[in-house]
Amino acid sequence: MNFVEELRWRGMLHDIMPGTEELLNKGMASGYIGFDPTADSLHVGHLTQIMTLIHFQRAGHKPYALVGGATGMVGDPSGKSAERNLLSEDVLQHNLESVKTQLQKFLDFNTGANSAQMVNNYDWFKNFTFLDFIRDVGKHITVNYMMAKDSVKKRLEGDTGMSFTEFTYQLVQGYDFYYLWKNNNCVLQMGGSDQWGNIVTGTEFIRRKDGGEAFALTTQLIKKADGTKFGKTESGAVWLDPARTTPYQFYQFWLNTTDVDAKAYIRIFTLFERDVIEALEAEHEVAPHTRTLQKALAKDITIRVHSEADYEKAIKSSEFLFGSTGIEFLNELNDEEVLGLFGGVPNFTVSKSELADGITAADLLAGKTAVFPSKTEAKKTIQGGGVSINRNKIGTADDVYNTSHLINSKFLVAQKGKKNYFLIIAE
RNA sequence: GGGGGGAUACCAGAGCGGUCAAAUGGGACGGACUGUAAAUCCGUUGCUUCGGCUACGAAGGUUCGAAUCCUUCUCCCCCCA
Repeated sequence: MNFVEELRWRGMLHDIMPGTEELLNKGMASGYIGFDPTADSLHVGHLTQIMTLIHFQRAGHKPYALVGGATGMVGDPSGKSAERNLLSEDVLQHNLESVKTQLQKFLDFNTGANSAQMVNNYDWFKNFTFLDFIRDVGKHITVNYMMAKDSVKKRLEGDTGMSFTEFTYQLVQGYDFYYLWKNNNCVLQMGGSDQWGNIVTGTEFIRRKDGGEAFALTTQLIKKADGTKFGKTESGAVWLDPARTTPYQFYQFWLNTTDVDAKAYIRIFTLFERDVIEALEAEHEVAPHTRTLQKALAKDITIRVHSEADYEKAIKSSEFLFGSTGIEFLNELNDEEVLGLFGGVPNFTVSKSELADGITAADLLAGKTAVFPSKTEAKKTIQGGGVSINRNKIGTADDVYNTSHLINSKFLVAQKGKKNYFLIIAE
C-alpha cells in the first residue's frame, strides 16, 4: 500500500513537500503527528489526524503520536484570531493522560519494527532552559521568517495582537521535529493543513542547524459542504470520550451527515477499500432515503471509537426513537430495559411525590429538569409546537403533568424538536 | 510622550435624550415539506411568580427620563514621536 496514494484517493491530502512520496516508497520511514492536550478528550476533529497515522502504519511505516505536554503550555496561534488563556499545569497533566489513553486505542503498539510509539514533548523540554533555547534554537530562525507565517501574519494584521509566547510556538514545535528527527530518525511530520507553517519551520530548522533533510505532509481541513465547521452539534463538540458524548449521540452525529458530506467522510473516516466504498455509493444513489452511506459510516466509526456492543445499543435506541415503534412498546419492557434503551439520551430525575401533585410543562422542563435553560425558552418552544412528552405535542406551557402520565409508573419521554430526546425518571 | 477613533445582545453592526429589551444581517433553535438528507418557506432568539426585573465596557453624575449628555477608570485600534 502506498501511503500518499492512499491519502490522495481518499481526498485527504492537502499539501506535500517534494520528495516525500519518493522517500516513503523506498521503505519503512518514521513520521509523527502532534496532539496538544487542550481538553481531556479528543473530538471528531482529531479523527482525521488519527486516521492519517493509521494509514501511515498500515502502509508499513512507523507512526509516532506526540502529545504536547510542552506545546500545550504555550498555545498554538494557528487558526486562532485571539490570544488564548493558558491552562494550569494540573489541568494540562490530566488532559495529557486522557488524550494518551484515547490515542492508544487506534494504533498498534506491538507489531514489530513499525510499532506505534507515544512520545511527550515535555520530556525534552522540561530541562531545556530559556537561555539554551534562544541560543540553540532561536538563533537559527530569523524573526523575519517567523513573521511571514500565516498564523503570525494574520494576528499582526488583525486587531487583537499576539503575545511573545504564542509567537514562539512555531519554534517549540519546530524543535520537536528536530528532536524526533535527531533521536528517533523521524523524517516526516504530518498534520492538518493549518499546521503547514509550523511543520515547515521544523524542516527548515533541521536544515539550518544540522543540514538535515526532513519532510512535511498535511491533510485537508474537514469542512461541511455548506462551509460550516465540522464536528459541532447543538450541544457543542462531538467528543470521543463516551462520558462527554454518549455512543448513541456519537452514532447519531454520523448518521445525520448530509449526502454530500457522507461521500467525503466515508473515504476519510473509514478504512473501507475503494471498491467497497464505490459499491456503497452506488447503492446510496439508487435509494438515497435508506441512507446507506450514513449508516455504514456511523457504524464503522462508532465501532472503532467505542465498541461493537456500544454500536448495537446505539442502533437499538435509534430504531426505537426514530422508528415506527409506538411509545407503548415501553410498557413491555422492565425498568432496566428502558434505561438501557435510553442509555445514551440525557436523563433527569424528578421527585415522584412532587409529580403526584402535578407539575406544569414549563416547570417540568425548565425547573425540575434542564431540558430547557429557562422557562421562557420552554414556553416559546412549546408555543412553536416543538416539544412533546411521550410523543404527544404539548399544547401549552401550562399543561399539567402528573403520575398518571408516567410510563411503567416511572418514566416520561420528552422531546425537544424531532431529534432531541430526554428521559425523565420519577422516583 | 502627543493626537484621533472605539467598546452595544452568540457574532457583525445600527441607534446618539423619551415611542429601545434595542433596527438589520449572519448564526443558532423550533415548525412545515422530506429520507433523522439538501433546498425552500414560516416562527423564535434577556429573565420572570407576567406585576415587573436586569441589561448597551466599569463606577459615579446631570435630568422627570440616559445605550444616547458630563466626569473618572479599564481595555482595544489608528496616526505622529
